[in-house]
Amino acid sequence: MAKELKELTSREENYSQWYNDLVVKAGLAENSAVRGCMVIKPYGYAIWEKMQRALDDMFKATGHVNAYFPLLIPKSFFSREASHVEGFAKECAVVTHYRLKTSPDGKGVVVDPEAKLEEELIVRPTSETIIWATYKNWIQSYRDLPVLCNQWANVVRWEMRTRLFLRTAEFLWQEGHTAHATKEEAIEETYRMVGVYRDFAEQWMSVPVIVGRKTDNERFAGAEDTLCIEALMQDGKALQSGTSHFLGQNFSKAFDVQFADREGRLDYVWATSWGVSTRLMGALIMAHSDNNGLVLPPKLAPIQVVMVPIYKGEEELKQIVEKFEGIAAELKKRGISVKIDDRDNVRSGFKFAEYELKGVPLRLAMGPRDMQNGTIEVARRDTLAKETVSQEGLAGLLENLLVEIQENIFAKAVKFRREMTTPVDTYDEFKRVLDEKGGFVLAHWDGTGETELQIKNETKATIRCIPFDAPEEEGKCILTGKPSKRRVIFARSY
RNA sequence: CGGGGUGUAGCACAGUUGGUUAGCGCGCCACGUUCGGGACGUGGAGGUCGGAAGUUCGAGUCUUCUCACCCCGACCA
Repeated sequence: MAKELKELTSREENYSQWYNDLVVKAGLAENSAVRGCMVIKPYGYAIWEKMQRALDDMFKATGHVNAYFPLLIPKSFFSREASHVEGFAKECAVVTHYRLKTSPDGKGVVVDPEAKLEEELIVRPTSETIIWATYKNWIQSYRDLPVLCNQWANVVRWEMRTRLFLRTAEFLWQEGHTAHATKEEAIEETYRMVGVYRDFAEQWMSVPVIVGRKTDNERFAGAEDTLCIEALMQDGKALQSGTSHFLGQNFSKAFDVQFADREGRLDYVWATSWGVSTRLMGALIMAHSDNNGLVLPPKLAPIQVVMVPIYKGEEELKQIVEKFEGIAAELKKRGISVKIDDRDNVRSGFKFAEYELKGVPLRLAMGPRDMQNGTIEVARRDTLAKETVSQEGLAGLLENLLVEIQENIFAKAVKFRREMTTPVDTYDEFKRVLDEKGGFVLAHWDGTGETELQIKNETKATIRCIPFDAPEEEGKCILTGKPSKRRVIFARSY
């Protein structure tokens, strides 16, 4: 039945509100009764499933396999790797008891104090510890290496402030955890996987990303090196969209995972971990949407082509829907997902607005006029352009249009990022650009954590990454004036 | 966890200095008229006013406590 559609908050007026409205009204997700957790609705989940499938194929193509590890991790596991403890000591959900009983007053249930666990269990905030405890049993010899596992799972981090998709207490993700015989091989894997993420973001999501290395301050707790992809949202804030960590021998040492090499010598294995989460949904939404609603890249759109009949009376509807079914069959043969909307309780104008809100890339409309002329109206979501075309050769035209839309929204995002990337040479200019324009700011930095922190405290901007493709360039740190060899990317971020 | 705000039907809200049977719009259901960009008419269903305690002859309204959510910070993918 017809859903209520209301005007979205304007993007310019209140970006957070607009984003929140959009997520809820487009039917992607909503807040749940559980603090900080969200319900992902079928339409949102369909997009996530498409992302999962594409990523999973890419992981398989790079030699990885899927596995699954426990949700609950003994507390002591977190004490093993010192720097990891620092990063994850806080904000975790902790299981302390294993039984409920009927409340003494007869109303509802209470935790049975008798059922206190001897050792608390932590709901995984990430799985390095449980996985390395497991790998210890899997790895004895160089012949057991490499181990290239990925896990699709949910994790929980008790975040203070949550936002749909961007930061929820529980979120879905994949985490790859690999073990290697040599440092070189592990480093190579770290780079390979950040490359996979870049390809996925750019080719599937149409979101251009900067690939680079995190600074010491921003690095993952327990990693020697953190590589990342950083995307720019339309409000000028950055979003860390994926990370790939070189873990060195930190976890193998903490969990005592040694292997015998060809000569029989024992050594600790080298590790990586990498992940992307449902946060990518947030990136997708914020990168392309406009005040009419979502704009989905065709490759991830659950419905790629929607067909809306324009009719008077049942007989006319029947004729148009029949015609639609013929077109739909042809599109499906080409692997295009189609929906025919023959609801008769809402009018066509309502449907147009609804599918725009949901970001369906192509919309077809056909009425009596078209039936007579052998034409059909094609509307594209990215440009909102409408065109009446012949029904002849329609399938081919649409197939090409889908490709064009995928490329066009990528090009649009690239253009936006180019315009929102500003090189600056002084601290005053740096602060002015952040306040007045936002976006990525390219500036020289002396390479110290203290400088980075001071800039963060004074401006709320952090170094998103040291880009791989940054050219060598002599310069002076914007804060301290000390020499610098290349510019790094600063931005305010989510 | 600090500061601010909001809780009344599925959604968005009104509800006067406390005063009968708690209201409007959208949505929903039925019927009819409509249908090339968010239709209209008539009729109908739907509420322990976030929860608990208190003040009072009487609480949606006042007091206290509590819970949830939203916005802005600090923390984070």
